[in-house]
Amino acid sequence: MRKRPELNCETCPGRMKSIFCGLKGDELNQLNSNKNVNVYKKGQNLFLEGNPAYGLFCLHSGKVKVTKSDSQGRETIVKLVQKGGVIGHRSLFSKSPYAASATVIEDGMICFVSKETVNSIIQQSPSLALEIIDRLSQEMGASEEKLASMARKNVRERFAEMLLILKENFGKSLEGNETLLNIKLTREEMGQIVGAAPENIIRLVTEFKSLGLIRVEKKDIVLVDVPGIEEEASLGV
Amino acid sequence: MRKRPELNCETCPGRMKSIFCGLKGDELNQLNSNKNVNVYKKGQNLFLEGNPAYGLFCLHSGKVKVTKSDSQGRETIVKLVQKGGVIGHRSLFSKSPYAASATVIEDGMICFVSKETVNSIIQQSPSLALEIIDRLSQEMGASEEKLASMARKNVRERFAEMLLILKENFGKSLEGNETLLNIKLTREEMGQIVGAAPENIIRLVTEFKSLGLIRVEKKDIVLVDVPGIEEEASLGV
DNA sequence: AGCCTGTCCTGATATAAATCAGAGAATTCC
DNA sequence: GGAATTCTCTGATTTATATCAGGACAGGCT
Repeated sequence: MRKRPELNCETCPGRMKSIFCGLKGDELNQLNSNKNVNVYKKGQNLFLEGNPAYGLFCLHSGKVKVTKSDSQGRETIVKLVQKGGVIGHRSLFSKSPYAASATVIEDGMICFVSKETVNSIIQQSPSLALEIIDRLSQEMGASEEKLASMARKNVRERFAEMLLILKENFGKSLEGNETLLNIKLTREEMGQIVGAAPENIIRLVTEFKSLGLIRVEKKDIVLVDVPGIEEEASLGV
Repeated sequence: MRKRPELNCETCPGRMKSIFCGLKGDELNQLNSNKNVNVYKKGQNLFLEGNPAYGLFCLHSGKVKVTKSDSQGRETIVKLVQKGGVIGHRSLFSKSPYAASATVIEDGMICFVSKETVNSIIQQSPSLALEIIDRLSQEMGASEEKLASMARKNVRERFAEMLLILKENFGKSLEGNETLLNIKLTREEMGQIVGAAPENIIRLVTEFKSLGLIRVEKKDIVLVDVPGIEEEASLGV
């Protein structure tokens, strides 16, 4: 039998970037002693669309995609989450069932915190409430931004924009102004992010390569000419 | 000179549906005495994209569209707000400049509440913070829902979906299971909601009419066959 | 009244993107 | 280590949607 993994919120590498960054003392202890750690493998689900929300998930490590699928089975990736990220808070706070599914795309340790624990900590820590409002507002802004892009940009522009957003969240600087996108996605998944068929994404990858905008190493994408990509995304002037 | 309009939050028809629904006593008085009422005419702006956020706007009456426009001048309507709705809270809470513009599309009285007043009330009323979290979470859910629709549905489905969302928010039941959409939008504005060219919307309106799904009376759209529209939107099974 | 201006509508054409079909790589699995 | 599966890529074709161009109608204004 596998040993139960041990993690301490106090030393969690992601916590300072999460909604729990402001916690200390008692509240932090309460979080720490009530969380539940689990090891997840690629392909496993944290929850499925329609499930009731009993709590939220905090990523200590690994990566997770959050997807919605419609009646025809068409899937869309709504967001990607990595260490320090929290999943399921939206449904928890709006007291509604999960409106999307969460699937692990890279192995990692993920903590579960029950609704009761979260509520109890919020009661004691008004600063947490404000922190949550702040985060939700930012997420809301990002979501509206994406919505607008979807509405008026074409696939090519959206693809370029996706590269830049992935850079913000998963970018790792290399030498020579290059940036490695530290997340492995299939062409199909990229298509589910920008709303396009995988064949289309493949052609765009090929084209961006030949334009010298990106490089592909094995499964990884490296951004070579960021200003050029920004131009493709029709940002700035 | 026009007489300054007077409004009382306590009797405001929209308040009970707004984020301020839980306020009473002192907090409500504070809101009431610190708000600023203004009459707005169609076409006026509450604020523009990029402006710093000094407070939030509450609609006593009238309707407002919130739009984003990109570097090429392409506009997108991010949301529509009516009485009881609040605008600008997102930017306020995330301490960032407005990411969109707000324009009046139907005359009304709109109150402005300064950042200081909002923060002061939140301090005294933890329930307001929780209410805000709840609302933001719901808005977030709606936004992700729209995002997913944009990503995988075609214009026809999105148009049908828009009709249903307008029904939720602006629908007025008529006799015989018909629903009047109590909001006047040009075909171009509808296009900016679903992400399509106005010509396309015109054709869809014509087609939906001839399919007996909707009726058009002057500038108003009346939903005749809601289940049929739901089918067009590819909802349910 | 008549003239604008803005909105609505129609048809023709161009183009972006989806879809279909199949062949080679690369992984995963046993 | 080979089989099976999943992923990547390419080309041909179809379809949805944008774009272009022009006309009809309505409401506001002088």
